[in-house]
Amino acid sequence: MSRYETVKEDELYDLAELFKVFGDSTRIRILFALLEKEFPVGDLAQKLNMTQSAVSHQLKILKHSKLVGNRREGKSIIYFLADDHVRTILSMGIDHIEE
Amino acid sequence: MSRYETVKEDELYDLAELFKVFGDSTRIRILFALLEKEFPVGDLAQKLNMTQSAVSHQLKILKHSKLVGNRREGKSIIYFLADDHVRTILSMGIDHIEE
DNA sequence: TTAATATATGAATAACCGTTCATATATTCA
DNA sequence: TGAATATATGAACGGTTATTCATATATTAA
Repeated sequence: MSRYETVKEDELYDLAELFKVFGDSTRIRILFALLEKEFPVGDLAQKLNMTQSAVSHQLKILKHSKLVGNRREGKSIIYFLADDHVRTILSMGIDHIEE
Repeated sequence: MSRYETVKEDELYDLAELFKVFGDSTRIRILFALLEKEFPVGDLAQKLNMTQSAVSHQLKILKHSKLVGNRREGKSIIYFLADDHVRTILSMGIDHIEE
């Protein structure tokens, strides 16, 4: 648990940027898919019924925010959740909307 | 802690909407101000160096998402954080950007 | 009731952002 | 090397949204 009393003004902008990444239904759906298991881009697109391009653009944003990682396997690139932080943040959000 | 395995597709949109509210630096700054103590609108505007109107518009959004509450005290309306959920979500976010 | 103070709100503008489309890059296999 | 497959990327379009400005509403004090 952070001591939010010591958070600096600068960090608040980073924090808003982070939440902004979670604040899109496409990215949330991608994250929830990856909660189940890792996926190559094409499978994600099919599972979410979206174009490969749209998914790829969003994965780039998620990667940049370090919410997902990836690795190449042959022709495919496999995406996965970066760490348990992501799971925790998602869970806190769900707690709020479900209460 | 939620069991995110059981989250339905519908809820994901609500979840994205929730995070979208956190994903704006003005609203984050308001929430952090309220983390310290409750404030009337005018004091918030002064503290954040923003117009009263801009703050009021954002407070409306925060209220609608049940992240803040308010009460009237004479001519002023005092805003405060709704509950500890908000604190937890903010903390999780800080943990992520600080690591 | 009238003036002053505090807050809310609607309309308009400007900036931001997600998707689409076309195309580029990278890997594998023949 | 060339074709096929998988993914990435840049530009453009359309929709969303935060701020500003003007004004409305609500409360208090005279």
